[in-house]
Amino acid sequence: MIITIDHNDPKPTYLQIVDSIRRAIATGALQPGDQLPTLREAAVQARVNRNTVSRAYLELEHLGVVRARQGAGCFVTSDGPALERKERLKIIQRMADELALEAHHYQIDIEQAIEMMRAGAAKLNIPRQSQTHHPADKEEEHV
Amino acid sequence: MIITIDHNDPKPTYLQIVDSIRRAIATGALQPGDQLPTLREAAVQARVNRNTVSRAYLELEHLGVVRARQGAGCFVTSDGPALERKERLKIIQRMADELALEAHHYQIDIEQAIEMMRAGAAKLNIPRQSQTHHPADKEEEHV
DNA sequence: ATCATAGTACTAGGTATACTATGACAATTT
DNA sequence: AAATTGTCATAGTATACCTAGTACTATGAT
Repeated sequence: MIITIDHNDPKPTYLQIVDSIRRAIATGALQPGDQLPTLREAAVQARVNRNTVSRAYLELEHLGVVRARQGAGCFVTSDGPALERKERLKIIQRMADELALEAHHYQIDIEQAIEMMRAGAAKLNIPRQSQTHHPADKEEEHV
Repeated sequence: MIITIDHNDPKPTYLQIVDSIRRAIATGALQPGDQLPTLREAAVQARVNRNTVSRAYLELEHLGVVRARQGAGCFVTSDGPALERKERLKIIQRMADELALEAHHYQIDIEQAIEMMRAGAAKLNIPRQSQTHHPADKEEEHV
């Protein structure tokens, strides 16, 4: 169950799928070379349209974290992001600024916000507790 | 020139206006009791439609940082946010998680991202001298 | 009381995004 | 060859954003 959708979250469905996959990669649940769920599989599992998953995978491909091969499937790539470090830093700085502003506005101490960020990072760094491979995947037949 | 719009920024115009005002308040350029630019003034100055400014001011009112009085104008309120601390923490945690994930993905060290956040906070607290006293707060002596 | 100024309310139209729903197609695997 | 994969195209619905304009109501100074 890699992909989870929260219909209350205002964030677009396809971006939630993107985040799901990226989290799975960050935590090691998905490793370089692994195949993602197929479009149709994922669509059924997440109860969304094929195209929505397709949109998400396309986004992931643009991010450079997966590679889709027609007829074969969609696979996690090994190499990192393609952007210049300077560009990446700019993106992070922007997010950091916004977080600082928001924290200030909500009267949350900056150090506390930093602690929360450390916690957020810690959630990602439980790399691959085990390679639990479930053979019981074939619960659906095609319609 | 309190309000600045970046037409290249994908963020909605009205939210950019909201951020502009909130930054002005955070830095002290706008103080409690101060009047905001009128709808028509701001619309001309920012070269947007009145309704867009109105939308922004409405948002700010919902946030509780300004109070609009018909016929008189829109004024900065003194009191802080209306949300429960627990709710505010949840929002910040969500943003912190996302920032952590993004930093991880872009291979930016978490400590460096934290430094950027401190920098973001510093930008808010620099350009002002005291005179601002909030009622009922305690831990507010960060230099 | 009047009048200019402030915000408010409403309708309408254009553009863009998000998502669903199909159907057809192309490349790969078996 | 057949099945499975991603890809593409089109159409339709819904929603958000922004502009434009018109009319209204409350405020405060004269």
